[in-house]
Amino acid sequence: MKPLPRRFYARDAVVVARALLGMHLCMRQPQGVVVGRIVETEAYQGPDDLAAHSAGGRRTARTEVMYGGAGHAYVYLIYGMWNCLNIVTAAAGTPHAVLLRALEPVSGFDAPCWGPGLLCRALGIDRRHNGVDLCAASPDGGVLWLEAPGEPRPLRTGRSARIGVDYAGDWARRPWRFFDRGSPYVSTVSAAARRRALSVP
DNA sequence: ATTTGGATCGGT
DNA sequence: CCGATCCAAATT
Repeated sequence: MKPLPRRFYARDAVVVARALLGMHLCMRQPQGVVVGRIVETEAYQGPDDLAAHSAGGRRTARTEVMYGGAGHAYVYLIYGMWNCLNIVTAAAGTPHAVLLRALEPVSGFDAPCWGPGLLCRALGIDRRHNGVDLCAASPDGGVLWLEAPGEPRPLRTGRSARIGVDYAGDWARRPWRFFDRGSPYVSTVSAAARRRALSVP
C-alpha cells in the first residue's frame, strides 16, 4: 500500500477532482482490502462556492473537517438514509472538498456503486469515517486510502455541471463534475444502458 | 422548540 | 414525479 501523499490533496478542489479519476479507493475490512476505481467526482470550493456546505465560510460541527487540512475524509448523511464521501483538499483553513460520486469495482466487492450514496453503502462507509486520515502510512496502514493503479488505464475525461445543486444559482452551472466517459458506472447512466453495458452474453 | 429541505435513489 | 427517512441549520 502506498497512499497518495498529502501534497496530492493540498491543491485546488477542481484540480484534485480531475486528478482523482482513475485512482483506486481502498478500504481495509475484516475480510480483506476492497478496491474501487474512481470514475466520477465533483469539486466543491468553499467559501465562495454557494453549492458547498462551507459556502460563505459556514463552519459547524458537520463542516469542521473541511477546514482541517487536505487528505481527510468528510462524510455526511443526506436525505436521512445516504452517506456521502468527500476528500478534503487545498490548504488548511480553505474549505475545499471533492465528492466521490461513483466507483467501478476492482476487487473485494461487487455491490452497486454508481452514485455517492450507493458508493458508501457498497463499502460500508458512514459518519464513523468522518475525519479519517487518508494519508496514514503506519506499518499497519490506515482504514481508508487512495493510491495510483498499478497499470493506468486510458481515460476519456468528460465534465459537466454538478448534480443536485440547482439552489446554488450561477455556481450550479460551473462544470465541476468530472467523469470517465463511457464507464457504465457513472451515476447518470440510465438503468437500461447500464444493464446493457454490464450484461454478460 | 419547531420547521424546512437536502451534494440520493429506485420505482412509477 | 414520488416517497423513504433523519438530521443539520435556520428560524421563531
